[in-house]
Amino acid sequence: MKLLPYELALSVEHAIRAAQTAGDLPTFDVPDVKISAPKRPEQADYAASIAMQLAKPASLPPPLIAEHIVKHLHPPAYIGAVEVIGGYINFKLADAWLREQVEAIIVEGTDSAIIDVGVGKRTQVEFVSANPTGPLHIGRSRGAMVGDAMARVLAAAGYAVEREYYFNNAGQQMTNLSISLRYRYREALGLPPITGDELHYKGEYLADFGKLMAEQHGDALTDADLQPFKAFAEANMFDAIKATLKRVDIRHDIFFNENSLYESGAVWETLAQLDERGYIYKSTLPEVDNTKGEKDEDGEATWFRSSRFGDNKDRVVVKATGEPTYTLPDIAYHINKLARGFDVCVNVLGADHFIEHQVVKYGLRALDLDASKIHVILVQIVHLMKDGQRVKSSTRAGNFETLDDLIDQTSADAVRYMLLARSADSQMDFDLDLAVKQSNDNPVYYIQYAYVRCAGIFREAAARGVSDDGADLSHLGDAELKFIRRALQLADVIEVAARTFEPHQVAFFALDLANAFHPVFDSVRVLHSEVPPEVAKARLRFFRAAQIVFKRLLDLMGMTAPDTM
RNA sequence: GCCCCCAUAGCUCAGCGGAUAGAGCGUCGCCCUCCGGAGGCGAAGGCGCAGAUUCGAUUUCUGCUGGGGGCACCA
Repeated sequence: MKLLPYELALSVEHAIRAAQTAGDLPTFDVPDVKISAPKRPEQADYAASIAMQLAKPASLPPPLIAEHIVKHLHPPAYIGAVEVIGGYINFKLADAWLREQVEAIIVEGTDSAIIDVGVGKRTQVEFVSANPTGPLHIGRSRGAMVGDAMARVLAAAGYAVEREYYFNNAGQQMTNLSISLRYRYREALGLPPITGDELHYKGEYLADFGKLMAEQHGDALTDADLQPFKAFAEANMFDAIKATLKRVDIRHDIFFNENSLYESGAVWETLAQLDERGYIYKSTLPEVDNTKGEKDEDGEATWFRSSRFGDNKDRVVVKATGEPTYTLPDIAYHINKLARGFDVCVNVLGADHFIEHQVVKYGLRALDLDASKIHVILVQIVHLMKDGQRVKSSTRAGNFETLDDLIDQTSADAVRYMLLARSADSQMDFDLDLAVKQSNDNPVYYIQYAYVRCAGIFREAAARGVSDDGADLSHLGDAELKFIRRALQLADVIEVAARTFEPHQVAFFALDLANAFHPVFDSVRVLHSEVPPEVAKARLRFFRAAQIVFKRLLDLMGMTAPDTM
């Protein structure tokens, strides 16, 4: 598909310069021309409001400027009509060209990238990145859907995309998880907990793991060794997370373990480099601290002078115990990402990680690395509502709704759409009861239904021996062409979604297009007795193109395209 | 106190400086002689407040009000 507005903008800019050369317009710096798509297609398919912007520099009334521009305009071949209305220059797509696009959509199919703005560029999308301490809950799920859709959008824009999952399996949280599992294991055997063991993680899943271990190992693991419990918890938790992700068709290319940054020495190398540039010092308290938080003196820690980059306090990178905080390996990780040569690294994070990501960027800047290549999609928090109350979702307390539960109660497609169809930076209340109740009213079914209806026609057409081979598309009418106009905006939507890192744009476009489709389907009959065979052929061809567009949209959102509902 | 996000229809949300601000759900009318009823047609209903920039502001900026989140030697 082509990015029509860009070509149009260039031709308008060209026309303005030509008008200046010809003396029709005075000389001034030509600004970038913006092409918009008016909401009312009867007005125009595309419009330029540049004449109004130029009223001042040109010292002429906008309609006159518009006329002068049009006089020198050589629009691209797909433009059928150019019209000046008020200060607007309106463009209509040519019907003949639109008919060709029906065939073009079918030829392109659903396999290739839709546009080519990212061809030759590599991107990485890091998302989910949950440590294996529990099942995925709803809060994480939003980032999972956004990240996955972002990856799909970038791929559709022509980028080579790698999906990465960053995790650690070290540290206190995994120890606590292992202890909790040992607790559950002994519980399953009817044994009292080892002195000092507590149930840090209270979720039911660990009780299941404990029972499983009791079945597999009997009482062979009753000595104090924690290692088998850690290994079991990690392996099974990761399997569970991957299985959950698979249900919504999410996969990652690379699972990056924080631990590898220790093994390679990257963590301490990072510290040394920061130190070399004078960004590191040892102290019991930060040198710069503009916050009002409580101050602890836990002995001499190692600090990063993040305040030099505008942070309101310096940050600890190595604790007094000698153990690095999360920040240091995180900086090392991003150095690693940049070293892998991606043109863009997209990082899908929960809003509560905002500060952390800022500090990482300060770290990269301290080392003169290009932090601008890292783009963060900050996904705002999801508040879970149950019985009209906000539920604090906590992995430790075990009182959370898992993504699996949600899928069980609704469907993978419905969950996908619910979490995807809003911009990442708006907070959302997720009313579980309402979600379950309304899952049948989920717009996703309205979108899928457009695809299903096309499939229905082809089934029926095949049964009646009607095919779309050799269709003469001149039989297509205004209703079909109107839909094609709208469908072709998919290219623009992908471009915007990729450029602004906003995959939700696709979700809304899909709904809009379904809205445009159903009335057409209602009025454009194919296999009706009064429809002449050659018209039926052409219309069938049209619906084939429409079906492909819906398939692409559903693919972009990671949703299924069923043949029946 | 500082930082971030948000404020648009009864509800949930779109709206990359432009023409008459859209959709879903809900409400109220109407429509199954058909490939399709998880459908179609129609109605009611809205930009928190005050400034600034601009030919033009729901959109950019500032202040205010209101809501949410974050300010660990946790990850």
